[in-house]
Amino acid sequence: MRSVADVFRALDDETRRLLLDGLVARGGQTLFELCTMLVTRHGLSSTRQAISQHLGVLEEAGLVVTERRGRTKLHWFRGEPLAAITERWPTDREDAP
Amino acid sequence: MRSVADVFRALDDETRRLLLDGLVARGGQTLFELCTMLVTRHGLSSTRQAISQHLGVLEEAGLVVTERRGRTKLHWFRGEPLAAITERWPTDREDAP
DNA sequence: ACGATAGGCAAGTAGCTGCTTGCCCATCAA
DNA sequence: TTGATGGGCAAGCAGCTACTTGCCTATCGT
Repeated sequence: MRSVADVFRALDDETRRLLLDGLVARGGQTLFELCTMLVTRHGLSSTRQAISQHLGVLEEAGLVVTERRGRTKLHWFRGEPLAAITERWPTDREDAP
Repeated sequence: MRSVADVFRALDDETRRLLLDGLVARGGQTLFELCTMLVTRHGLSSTRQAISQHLGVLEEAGLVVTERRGRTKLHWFRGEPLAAITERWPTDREDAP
């Protein structure tokens, strides 16, 4: 549905945030590449299916776009939905006394 | 603790997002003022304790600062923790083909 | 054709989350 | 002082979420 709530929910998970970091660093990675990245760089040992579900959440939120190429699936970061956050509230506001 | 995860978790709730909206529109509101705002403007009928817990989550994340004044407690929005989000990922990125 | 690789689907489970409920304390007005 | 107002604390419950497990489909190399 790619609503606003989906974006916030997708960001509320450290594994998903690390996946976004990895895709920003290098786009077009496959599921297995992202899995090994999480293991080697961040020490978390999750199942392939867990990561696949995380990527599904990110894709539903519009933060990740994919493309099937043969038997692999490539993933790219997409930052446009983040604008809904950055434009909603000011980042510097201090009315408090 | 005011960690990064707390900020993302605080934002992953529509009621809390509406509370931030209300505090951006007018700072220094009390708990009851925020409760009536949620009811009249957005139609959600939550308990006072529910809203209090939401404000507690926002305060732990550093997105809301408070000050006790007599028997009332005033709340202000604080956008500085949002910088951790806006600076982490680019908002316009399109490597995908 | 055969096996191996890359990924998907669905059900089940443990833990967290939002909400309610009930009771409590502090402050202000009469 | 008494009552009313504004808010806090803690336990309990229902629903969601992340994760695992098991099985399945499709593509590539040989």
